[in-house]
Amino acid sequence: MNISKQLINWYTDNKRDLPWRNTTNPYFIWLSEIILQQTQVVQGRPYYDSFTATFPTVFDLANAEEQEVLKLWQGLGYYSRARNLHASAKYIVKELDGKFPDTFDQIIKLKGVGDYTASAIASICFNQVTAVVDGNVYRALSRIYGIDTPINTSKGFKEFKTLAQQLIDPKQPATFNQAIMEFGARLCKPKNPDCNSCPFNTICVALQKNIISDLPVKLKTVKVKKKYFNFIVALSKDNKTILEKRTGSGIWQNLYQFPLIETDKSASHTIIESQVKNLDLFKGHNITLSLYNDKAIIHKLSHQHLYTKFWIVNLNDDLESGILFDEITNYPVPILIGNFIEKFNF
DNA sequence: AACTCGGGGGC
DNA sequence: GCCCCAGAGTT
Repeated sequence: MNISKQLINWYTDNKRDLPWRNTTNPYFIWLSEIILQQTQVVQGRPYYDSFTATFPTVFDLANAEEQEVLKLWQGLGYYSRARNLHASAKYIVKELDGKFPDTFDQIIKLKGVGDYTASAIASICFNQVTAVVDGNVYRALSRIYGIDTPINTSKGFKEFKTLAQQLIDPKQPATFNQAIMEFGARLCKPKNPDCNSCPFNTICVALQKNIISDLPVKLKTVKVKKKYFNFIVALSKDNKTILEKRTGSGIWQNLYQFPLIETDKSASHTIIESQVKNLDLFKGHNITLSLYNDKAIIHKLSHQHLYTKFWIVNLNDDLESGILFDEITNYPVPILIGNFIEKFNF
């Protein structure tokens, strides 16, 4: 039996019952694929449920405000996915009359959709023979075939894409694609793969050579930068605080945060106090500054470690601008801010 | 080709 | 502490 058939057989016996596996509606499949980019099923699943419930059709998503979409995305990370999702929904409604594109070449034109996602949608929804290459595929194929080409190079991508395209069952591309991914996620795991029950344990090159833990090969990890964030939490007599929208490039684009003072090292009370008093926000107000968390919260992102302190600014009067405490949960915020808001309990 | 973009979980 | 996750966009 060939590898494709064996993968599909394994999948038939071992697949999880997941909500997006009970539909071929391209809108739902698209939602699931965007949500699952760089995201494990257990983390993404509740977001899939809330998005399909809140936006049952592409028209509902297109008609929403971006802030509402970001709020629903809050906590999932990689927020450009949510912004691109929303922009593409508008494009589908306005330019395509609400009809989802039905070929790989048209699907990949959507913002936020690359080779992987276009291949997944084209195969699952439209039966196109387009092989997916994701982290699971890299891992499974690199081990079974003993391929040590680095996966995060264009050469590596082409090599694995070509191999996957050769393996895919042209009669059931959707099942094959989901089978190889499920196989990578559940059996051929990064750590402690279940080789004992693997259907390929007699042919797996990596297993025979005892180099399972060396594959797949990935080139150099990026080094992590430290940043020092000081968030200024204003508290006014009329129960208001200040949130600002993050603009420009960088992390958390279009999400909200307390006014931020970034320093090049851990800042003292004196330093922050002098900078806070210079903020236009507090001109003409008497303020009292106090530190909320003496020990910095270390918020770890893939490429940054954020050493974070929250500073409380008590005002002895009202704020003309600012938002009411009761409205604070309407705003999409990074989980770092969200955790503070929850704990502070405005 | 290298860098940027989140947050959670396994070990 | 390091690596990975149903990757894509920008430089």
